[in-house]
Amino acid sequence: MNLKKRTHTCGELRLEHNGEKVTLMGWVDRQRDHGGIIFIDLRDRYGKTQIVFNPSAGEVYKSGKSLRSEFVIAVHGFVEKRPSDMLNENLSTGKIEVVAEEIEILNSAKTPPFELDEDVEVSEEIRLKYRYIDLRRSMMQRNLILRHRMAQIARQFFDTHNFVEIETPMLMRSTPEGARDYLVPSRVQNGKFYALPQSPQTYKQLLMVSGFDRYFQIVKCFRDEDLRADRQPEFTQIDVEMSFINQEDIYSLVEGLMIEYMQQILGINISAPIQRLTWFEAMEKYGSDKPDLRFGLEMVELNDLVASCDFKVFSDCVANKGAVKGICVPGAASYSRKQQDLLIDFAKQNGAKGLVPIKISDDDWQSNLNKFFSMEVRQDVLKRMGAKAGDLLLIVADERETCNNVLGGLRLRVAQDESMIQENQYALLWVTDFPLLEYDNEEGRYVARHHPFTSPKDEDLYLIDTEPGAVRAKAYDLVLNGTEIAGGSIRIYKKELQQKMFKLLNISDEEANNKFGFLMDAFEYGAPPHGGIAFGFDRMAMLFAGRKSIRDVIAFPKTSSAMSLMDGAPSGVSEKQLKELGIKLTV
RNA sequence: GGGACCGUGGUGUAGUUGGUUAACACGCCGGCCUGUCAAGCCGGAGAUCGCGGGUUCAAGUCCCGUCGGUCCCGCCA
Repeated sequence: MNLKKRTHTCGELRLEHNGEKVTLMGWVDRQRDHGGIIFIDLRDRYGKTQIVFNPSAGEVYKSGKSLRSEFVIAVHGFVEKRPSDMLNENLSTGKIEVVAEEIEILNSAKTPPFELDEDVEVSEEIRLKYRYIDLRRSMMQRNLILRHRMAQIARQFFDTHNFVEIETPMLMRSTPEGARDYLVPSRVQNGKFYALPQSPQTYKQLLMVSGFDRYFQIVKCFRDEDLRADRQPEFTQIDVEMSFINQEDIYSLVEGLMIEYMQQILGINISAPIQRLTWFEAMEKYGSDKPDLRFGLEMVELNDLVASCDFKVFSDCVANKGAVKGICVPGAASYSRKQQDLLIDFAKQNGAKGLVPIKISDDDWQSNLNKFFSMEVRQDVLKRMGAKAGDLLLIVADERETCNNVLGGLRLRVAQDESMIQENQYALLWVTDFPLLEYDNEEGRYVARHHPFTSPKDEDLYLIDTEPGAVRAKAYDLVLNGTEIAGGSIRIYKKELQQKMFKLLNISDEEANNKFGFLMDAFEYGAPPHGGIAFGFDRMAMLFAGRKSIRDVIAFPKTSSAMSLMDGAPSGVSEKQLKELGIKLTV
């Protein structure tokens, strides 16, 4: 039989098509053989349509009987209104069915290694090995289509705002600083290597020098670092750069895009401006540079109240310039000894010397520590922490940084334990004024917290020689539900400052010249002030899709040991290939 | 580099203090069945328990190593 042309998709037919002759093509999703009548759910990416095979239909009935899961077939037949008590409300095509008159089996299929049912759980290992089958499942189809829509929304948004999408090289030079590069050996230049871009950072700055004052790109980036649920060796950014702007211009542009996303993807109306916290505030209040604001549990400092109390752990800590801070967990005074011990262990594992839990009864602490604190102090603490009867205070006294980190971790943990995070709740915020530098103990030098092209804040410039660690940067992150989804900065655009920055990072003139000479040169030919931001596209898609791993929004991801279980990458290569590249293996 | 959890028919799991035929659900195959839509009923096949070693009279179970998966710390400008 001649293959007829597909006339409709499996998600398309409605009552209005009643009586029409149609040809559908797709995969056999399920077969219900009643001995007499046979039903087939035919599936494609648009939906499912029920196909009916009547025993009276002769040849086609026999064919229908021989169908198995995942066979690819073409069905020719007519659309028929279903009997009124046989409708399927769960199916968009559930008011009709297609009565088969002819079918062609386009391809048979082995029984798939796992069921495609949404509610049948399959290990990720098996899913990844047979990813092409896994991608047939509705969850993955939904996620990839969502991702596609997000890409289209971004393209339209940036195009509307006069941005130009420009592709930058995938083969670039390896640069110091930042993540480990993926290297690509050169055959033509034996012994030399390209690097895959960690981000198109330098290229987009050069495009600013070229006068493309609004650039964006949806682009793959590569970082050879260890993986996480939200980190893959290759991932996608929406990369953005603008000239003649300041932070505020970036904020309002990004807020415009986020409003589009929230509306079009989630159906939620948000309004600008998005809440802001400085990095310092975020660390002090939430113990994180990417705080999850879907719940409270804010950290409260108690230094002044406990400075002169009799509890040495607290008073000594204050005397030694540490921090005594706590969070108040509503209703958690009912925690058992064991539950409290688990929290104490958690705090210790995160580097704290200890954790003091204090239960609150009607009007006072319910703690054997009461004797160390005056009634007045106990009442002041209650008041400051907003504690009431039945609450549990978790107090940490330690070096300020440790204290913040530990309480920040506890905050997240308690929120999970207590189910304080509602699904379908979205909390966006800007974290601004990051420190410019960070001291790296291993390397014994300052390293750029964002990247070496980030501009210091003007008002902190005077500190750059005397107290570089205190200099704040014109750098900002966008945080959604405790996940960093974008980060950027206003860049340095003057050669002198850039040189100074390299010097601070202990990068010699020679190395700076060698590795970044092209950028420094460019700055001498009329570089405009500029800045930008890059979105973690996979992470955003993950959050919007309600998933816990970016693997669920990536068609062909790697495992946590950076392998592709489907095609077996990475793999060995032939001697011939190595020889051409001038490479000798030592492993 | 470090830590935690996991690996048992095709898939997901159970398997007690080590003990004789490794259980269940789904799927698969066959039979019955003309209105199901996660169809139903009956029957059947299918597992050297990731791999290697050790302890033991005896190992899916305990120990060591290894491979693979997941999560976390370090790392990720």
